[in-house]
Amino acid sequence: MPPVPAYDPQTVEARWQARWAERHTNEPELDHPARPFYNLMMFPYPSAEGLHVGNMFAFTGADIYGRYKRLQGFTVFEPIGFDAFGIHSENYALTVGTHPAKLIPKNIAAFTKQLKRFGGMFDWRHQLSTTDPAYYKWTQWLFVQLFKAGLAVRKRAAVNWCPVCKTVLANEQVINGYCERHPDVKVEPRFLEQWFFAITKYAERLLANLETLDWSSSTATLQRNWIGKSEGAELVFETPDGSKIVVFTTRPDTVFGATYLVLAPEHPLVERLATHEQQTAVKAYRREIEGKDLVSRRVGDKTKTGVFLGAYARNPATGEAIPIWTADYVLMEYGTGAIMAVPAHDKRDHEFATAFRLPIRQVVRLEGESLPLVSEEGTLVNSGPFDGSTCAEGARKIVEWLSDRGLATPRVQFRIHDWCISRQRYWGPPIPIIHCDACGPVAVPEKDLPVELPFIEDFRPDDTGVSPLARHREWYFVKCPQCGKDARRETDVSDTFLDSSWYFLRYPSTEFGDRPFDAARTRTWLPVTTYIGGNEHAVLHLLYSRFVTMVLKDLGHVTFEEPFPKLRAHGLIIKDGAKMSKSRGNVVVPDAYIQEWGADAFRMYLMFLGPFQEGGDFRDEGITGVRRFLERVWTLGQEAALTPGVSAGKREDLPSEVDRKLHQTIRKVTQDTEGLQYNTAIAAMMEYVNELRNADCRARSGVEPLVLLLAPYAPHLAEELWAALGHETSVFDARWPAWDDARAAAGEVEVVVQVNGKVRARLAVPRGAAEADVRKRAEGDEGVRKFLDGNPIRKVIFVPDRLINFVV
RNA sequence: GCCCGGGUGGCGGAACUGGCAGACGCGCAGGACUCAAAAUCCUGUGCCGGCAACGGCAUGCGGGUUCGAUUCCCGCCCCGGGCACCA
Repeated sequence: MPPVPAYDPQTVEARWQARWAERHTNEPELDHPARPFYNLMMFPYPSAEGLHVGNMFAFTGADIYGRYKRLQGFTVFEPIGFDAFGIHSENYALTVGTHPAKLIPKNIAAFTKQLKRFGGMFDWRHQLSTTDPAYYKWTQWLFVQLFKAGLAVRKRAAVNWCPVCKTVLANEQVINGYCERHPDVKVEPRFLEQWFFAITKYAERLLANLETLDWSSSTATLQRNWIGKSEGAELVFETPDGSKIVVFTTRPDTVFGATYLVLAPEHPLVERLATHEQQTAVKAYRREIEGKDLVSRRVGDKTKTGVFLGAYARNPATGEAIPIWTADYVLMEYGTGAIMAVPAHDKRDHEFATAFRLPIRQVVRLEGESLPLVSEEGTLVNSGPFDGSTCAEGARKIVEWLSDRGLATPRVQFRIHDWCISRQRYWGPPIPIIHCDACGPVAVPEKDLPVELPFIEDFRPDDTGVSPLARHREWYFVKCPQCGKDARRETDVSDTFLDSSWYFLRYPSTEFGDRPFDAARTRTWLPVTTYIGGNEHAVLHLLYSRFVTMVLKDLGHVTFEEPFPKLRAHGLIIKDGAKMSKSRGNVVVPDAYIQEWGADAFRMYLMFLGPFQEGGDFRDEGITGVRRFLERVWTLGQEAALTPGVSAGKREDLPSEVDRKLHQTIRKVTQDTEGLQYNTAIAAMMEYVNELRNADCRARSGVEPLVLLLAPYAPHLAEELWAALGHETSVFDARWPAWDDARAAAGEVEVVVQVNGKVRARLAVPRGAAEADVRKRAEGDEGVRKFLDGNPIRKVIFVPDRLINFVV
């Protein structure tokens, strides 16, 4: 036999990447696929640093799944693109002093190279970038559809303003009230007119549909909590001057314990209700709160502050007059901006009442606790006719009782807010609106889309709080498309999350310039078959995409309302026990590893270091194991190809242990790959390789299935061996091997013999052996007899093919 | 504070539905090959005691259920993530 050529991943991988491109291997037939499978992964933001290990981990896991599905006979569409607009790119451009319009194409080119090098099964015909006018034309179109449907509305809202950056910050960029880039600069609130999408109108549906989706439960839970549904009631507290203070509560059962009311400082009734003597104090307090930035009011110091208004309202249950306060622990944007305080059973109310010496009245009794805080178990006390009721039935009865007098209404409240899509920034798609003094905000006519982002050399945001686009005069001043009078363009750009809320709809239709997504293509390919991504997008991206899809369904543009029926979340790669970050200096750059070990080894190492859905710890040494494994597979494959019987196309029967192990391996790898349990699938392949080597087996019928099982994981190596074994076409046009349970079953099994639950012997018995036979042999065993010690056997537990336990 | 995960050898991690804890890999030790080293191959490797056969102890901690618990129940501790004056 001639010597086996050395395994040189660089050569092998370059060869197959070139062939895949030449032969259009990864470009599926999109118009009439027999079994379409849309394999989606979350597209990256093309940073200047290049693709990082986290991206690579996610993409490898998703790519393995796509390749596996293709081997099962599906027509797999696996597209990729770039989420290239947004504040990250813009800030980076500001730091390095290069215009993002120049920076982004460079980054995309670098990313493309890396994505090709790692061996993803991407259909490059359908790549996209959100910064491409041919793409964002339709992002703007989407805005127009929402605007026309009344789902895009303009509201005044507070934003975080950094006086040094001279710009609006996202909430994530504010750290405990300070700018993330200027740790000694306090963020200030500013009030601006902004565009909001009415996602709250869809809250109930977004929540209810979660039950119908096949999603990783962690992701669904995050989203459910974010939507935050609370059921309760609105209760009315009347004041002597006839004002009605409406509060929202989830615990109407505790109304007898409401000893005071609190209004948010911004509540419209605060100033009206405050008595003459208290006006000064109340106004001072409101000014103080207004000066606080949005973030520190929420997450900063939680010491309770507040001011008494001097006024009183009537508790609808007890009829007594209770004092009205204003305090910033009550938020205007949740519920009605007013609460009834039940200090006996709510921690915050209790702190406040203690600080300001307000009365505390217990109305719920719970075994073993003196003052049960927000407890739903327990019974009512000091609650008049409702004493003795459980909290649940008390709540129902009290709401009923009060609603007869018009003082209570059942009510559902959501935590989720409308989606603010305005960004007072440069690097994004301009919001396609024209402001006309006569007509108000008018949508740019669809024929005039896209509203191209003009090139502005100095795109730095300034102190005005107005987007840099306002400085481009020729662009800014336009005629109203409705009445033709002088008008101005909207100068804000839209949120990056709008770009990414519909990209999966665009992929199959990228070649159509005259429509966002082609009806036939969309019918064929959507919804997405499987979406794989990280939980960092569990809420915003996934929620917005679901919302946008629902709206498109309601407007008749698509026929489904959930874009991702099946979603799997992958874990996080950490290094030395900590998240990778530039500041920690533990970022792993994949390129060097791929250069040294090859893409196949790197892919497999990433998948082998831990469970895909949980992530794992990246260690440099670990990769040697998979590389050794690939070397062994290489040698096995090459030797098999050179074996005369194999090269003549002969199929021979395998030794029985090898045959059994083969069928066990096919079963295990199939099931584990299907369940994204790649680490154990790889372990199973390693065991099989050990078996082949121990048995000195190079038979085609033993080696060929291994090449197929390995193909999704190490696609280049598999192609090379497949070709060496005499196949003309791509291994990915072959079929995934099938297993036979009967052949996977061992002829003999080992049964454990226990005495009082401790293992005392092992017996090899025929599969399916009867209890009587096993017992007889076990009792005859010398080691077992020693522990039975002549004692009578009180009980025998027998688990077929597994164990027999004697209780003495 | 609330809601999710998780805690298993020196390390990354396995373990079906309550049935042999530690698969697979790394590392380490010994051996083969080599002038030598690397690579490769073989053997061993949870901890304690013992030359050994073997025995004891072990899945964060404390209880419980069970013939039998990493797995189920109760009460804690620690780590990671999310939400956070949400009434």
